[in-house]
Amino acid sequence: MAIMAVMKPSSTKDTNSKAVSTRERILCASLQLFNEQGERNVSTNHIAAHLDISPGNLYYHFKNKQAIIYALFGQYQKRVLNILQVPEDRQLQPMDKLNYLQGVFKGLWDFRFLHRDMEHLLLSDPQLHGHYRAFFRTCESRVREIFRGLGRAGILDVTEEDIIDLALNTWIIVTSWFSFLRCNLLSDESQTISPELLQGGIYQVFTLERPYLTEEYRDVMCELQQRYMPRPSWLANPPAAE
Amino acid sequence: MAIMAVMKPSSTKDTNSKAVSTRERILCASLQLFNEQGERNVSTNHIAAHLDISPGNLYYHFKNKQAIIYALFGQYQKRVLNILQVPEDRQLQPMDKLNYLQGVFKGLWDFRFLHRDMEHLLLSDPQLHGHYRAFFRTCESRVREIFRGLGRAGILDVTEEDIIDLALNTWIIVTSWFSFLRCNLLSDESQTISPELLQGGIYQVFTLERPYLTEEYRDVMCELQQRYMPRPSWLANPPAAE
DNA sequence: AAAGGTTTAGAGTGTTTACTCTAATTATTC
DNA sequence: GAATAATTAGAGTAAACACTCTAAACCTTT
Repeated sequence: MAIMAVMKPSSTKDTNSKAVSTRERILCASLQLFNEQGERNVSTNHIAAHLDISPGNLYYHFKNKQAIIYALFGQYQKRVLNILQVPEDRQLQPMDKLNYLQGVFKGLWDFRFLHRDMEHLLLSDPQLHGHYRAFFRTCESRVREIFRGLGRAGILDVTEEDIIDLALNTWIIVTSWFSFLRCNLLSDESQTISPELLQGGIYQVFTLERPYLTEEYRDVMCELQQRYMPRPSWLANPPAAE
Repeated sequence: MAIMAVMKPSSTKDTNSKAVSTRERILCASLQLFNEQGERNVSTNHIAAHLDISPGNLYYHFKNKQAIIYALFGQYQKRVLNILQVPEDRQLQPMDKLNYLQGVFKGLWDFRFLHRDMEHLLLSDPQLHGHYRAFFRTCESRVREIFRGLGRAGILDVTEEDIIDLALNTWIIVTSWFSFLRCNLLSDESQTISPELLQGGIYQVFTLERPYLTEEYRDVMCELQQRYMPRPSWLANPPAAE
C-alpha cells in the first residue's frame, strides 16, 4: 500500500486504502433505505443511524440530502444509458428487445425510489430537473433508434410516426410500472415484488408493439411474450363488483 | 329560510343557512393548495392560514390531514366512475371515445395532486389503499367494456386479449400523463399545463388503439386524433445531444 | 333573554427535520 | 515523531409539523 500511496500521491478522491469509503457506504445505505421506505420517510439522521455514524460525518461527505439524491440519480442515468444502445455491427434480433427490457427494468427496480417521488425530487431542484429532461430526451431518441432497428431487421412494420408514438408509450409504461404495481395490485404484505410481477411489465411493453409485428416474426415474438405473462397471479383478483 | 328550516328540521349535515360551509371551504382550499404545491408541501396550518381560520377550527371539521385527503379521494372516484359508463340504449360512436377521454383527463387535472403522491398516500393508509385497488379494478372492467363496445360498433377489430392489454395500457398512460408532463417536458415557468398539453394525453391514448381501427373507421378516427396532436410545442425541444 | 349546542380562535405541545459547530480522533507527510 | 490535513463524533439548534386544549363567540330555540 506504500506503493499505492506513492503512485497516487495527491489524488483527490480515491480512498483506496479503505475497503469501502464512507461516501460509498452512505450512498449505498441511502439507496437501500430510500427504496424500502421512500425518500420522504428517510431522514439524514436515519441514514447516519443505520450506518452507525454521526450526522456530522454524513454532512462532511454530502453538503445536504439533495446531494445524496443527486449522486444516486447520476448512477441511475449512467446505468440506463449504458443499456440503451443499438449495436452497430449487426442487425437487431428478437432477443435484443428482451435484453433491453430486462436491463432497464432491473435498473428501475434498483433505483425504484426515484420514480416513486420523482415529481417532488425534480420540482424542488431545478438543476436536477434540467438534467432529467435532457436524460429523457436522450432515452427517447435511443428508444426510437431501437424501434427503427427492429424495423430494419424486418421484425416490425412501422412508419416513423408509429415509432414516435411507440417510443413514448413505452417510456411511460416502463417508468410507471412499479408505481402501478404498488398502487393497484400489491397488498401491504407482499412487499417482495421482483420476480414475477416485474416480468408483467415486460409482457405489458410487448403488447404495445404486437400489432406491428411482421408475419415473419409474429409467432416467435408472441411466444417470447407469453413467457412473461404473469396474469394468473393477480388477474385472479375478483374483477370488481360493478 | 324559515320554511327550509321547518322542512328539514333535524337533517344531519346540511348547513344550507350559510352560503358555503366551512367544511366545504376546507376541502376546496385543500384541493387547490395540494394541486398547486403538492400534498407534501401543504400543512394543515397552511390550509387554515389560507382560509383565515384557526388550526383548531380545521381540526374541528377534520380529525386529521388524512381525513381531508380521504374526502377528496371520494370526490375524485365518484366523478370518474360517473364518466366511465357504456350507454345501454345505443351503440358507441367515435365521439364517445373522445368524451370519455376529455372527461377523465379533466378529472385527473382537477385532482392532480392525487397521482402526484399516490404511492405515499396509499402506502401510509391501508384502508385507502384497499379502496383504491377496488376502484382500479372497477375502472379496469369499465374500460374493457368500453373497448368491447367499440368492437361491437365496428370501430375496433380486437380480440378479448387485445382488450385486456389495451385497457391496462390505457389506464397507465392516462393516470401517468400529468406526472410525465411535469417531469419530462415542463420547465418551471410554464406552470400552466392545461389546454394544449392535456390534449397531448388524449392524442397519446388514441395511439394505443390506432393499429386496431377497422378500415371503415380508420380515417375518421385518425382525423379525430390529429386534432389533438400537440407535438410542435414540445417536440420542438432539441431532441437530445445523444 | 336565558339556555344549550355548535363553531371558532389562538396559544401551545411534543416530535421530527435538515443541518451546524466544536472538538476529538485518525491518517498522511515531512 | 511532530505537524498538518482529512475524517469523525456528538451535542445542539431553529424551524416546521400534525395535532390538542380551553375558552370565547355565535347561533338557534324556547
